[in-house]
Amino acid sequence: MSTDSPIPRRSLHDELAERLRNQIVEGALEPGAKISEKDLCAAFEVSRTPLREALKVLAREGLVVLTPHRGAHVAPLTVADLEQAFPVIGALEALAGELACERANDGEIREISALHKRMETAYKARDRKRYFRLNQQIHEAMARAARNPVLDQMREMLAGRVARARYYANISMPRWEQAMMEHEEILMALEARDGGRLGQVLKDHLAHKLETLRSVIESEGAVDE
Amino acid sequence: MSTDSPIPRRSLHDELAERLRNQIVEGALEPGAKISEKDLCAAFEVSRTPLREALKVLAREGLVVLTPHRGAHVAPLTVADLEQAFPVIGALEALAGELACERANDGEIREISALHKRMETAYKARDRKRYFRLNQQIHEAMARAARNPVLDQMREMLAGRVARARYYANISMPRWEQAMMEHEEILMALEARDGGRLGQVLKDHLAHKLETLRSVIESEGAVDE
DNA sequence: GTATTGAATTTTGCATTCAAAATCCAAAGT
DNA sequence: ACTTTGGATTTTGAATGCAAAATTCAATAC
Repeated sequence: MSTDSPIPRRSLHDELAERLRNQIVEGALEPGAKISEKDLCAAFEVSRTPLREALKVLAREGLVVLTPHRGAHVAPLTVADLEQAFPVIGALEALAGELACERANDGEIREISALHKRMETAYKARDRKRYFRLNQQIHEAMARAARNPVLDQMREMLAGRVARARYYANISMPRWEQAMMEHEEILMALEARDGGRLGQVLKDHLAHKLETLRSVIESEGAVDE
Repeated sequence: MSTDSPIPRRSLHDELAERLRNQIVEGALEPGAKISEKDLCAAFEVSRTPLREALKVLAREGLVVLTPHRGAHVAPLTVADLEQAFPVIGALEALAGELACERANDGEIREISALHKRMETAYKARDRKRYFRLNQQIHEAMARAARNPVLDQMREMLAGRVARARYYANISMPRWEQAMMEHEEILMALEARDGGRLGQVLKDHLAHKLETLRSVIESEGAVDE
């Protein structure tokens, strides 16, 4: 019997968690904002049960803070959070890079190279939004090439927590140029399948990303605390 | 006003999640086992609502698998899971070690050194249980000394997923001896505050742990798949 | 004897209900 | 005017209720 792809069935809480996650990561729900169960239930036209289930898992992901008897808030994004998360993301990305060097097939490397070229174009056009998207896609493609779903899962979780910060940080030109140069290095190390080097470059790249954010935040004070 | 320690108030789902997590990690609930909502509700004397909330967060942690309309099962622990998780844990522990070298105060290092000595005693007495406990405590103390709660959280999550495997793996003497030697190295690197070296040793240590598990599993077939 | 059907039973997903806690707000006191 | 107080209102946490889906199992067909 041809067992076609399993009919996709999702529970409400799962769907809700995904949508809320997106809204939080994309900044539609601001850090610190109160999450009203009543309002959200009305907005999504669901009852409180599945919504609350979704909130529990988002809390576990660190995107939401639950305070007993006082409801849910979008997790504030403090400088301390960023300082803690970035080194961890760096370590995970470095591992992803190392594994990708071992495991990526040539097609995947070509794909990443293509993304890189498109990102360079976006950089030259000063198209921040497009640059950002492609940047993210490159890191994702590399993580995929590492063929380690557990690694992926951890990376995504932290990346989501931190991605919200980018809306505050309009990267400065010199920083941007540096980031672009680092990406050149990343691509070269990957193409040479030099895992050790790629890992180190990625770690540094993430450390620099943190510095970029930190300087923007400190001058603009756009983040809590 | 003396605002004494905040009165601890916990929601049921939180308490339930913790207890279930312990039961799963400690193997009281076996990998793959069906989780009957009815039975658990009866056992904990709670209604289904908080229990289901707890199951959702455990699912996000990877300890439980939820299948729509078919209930919850303790997540099976496959060799593939271990192979994926261990390198990630290795990367996280390596980072923890590096940070600990920078940030640990002398007291913390002495504490770890003391744990190490006790572990050595347990090793010489061939007390596997005690050895394992102290081993875990050492890794935890080091993670604490790294002063990075985000890192901690990730580490704990993965460690929990994988800790269940130890009940299957009765480490062989030569492997055990090697592990003990590696721990000597770990302690030396930490005392010398040589972050780079400690990171590398920890990474290797975790890789060897995986090999140990893999060989046991392959000979005994104690894990699914 | 084995496989198949389908009705009874159980289990699951979600909505609703209810009690307890927190918040709001207007009246009283300083 | 500003703070305090206490009751009305809202919100939260958890139990219960209900419909839909899955499982079980005995009766039937092969």
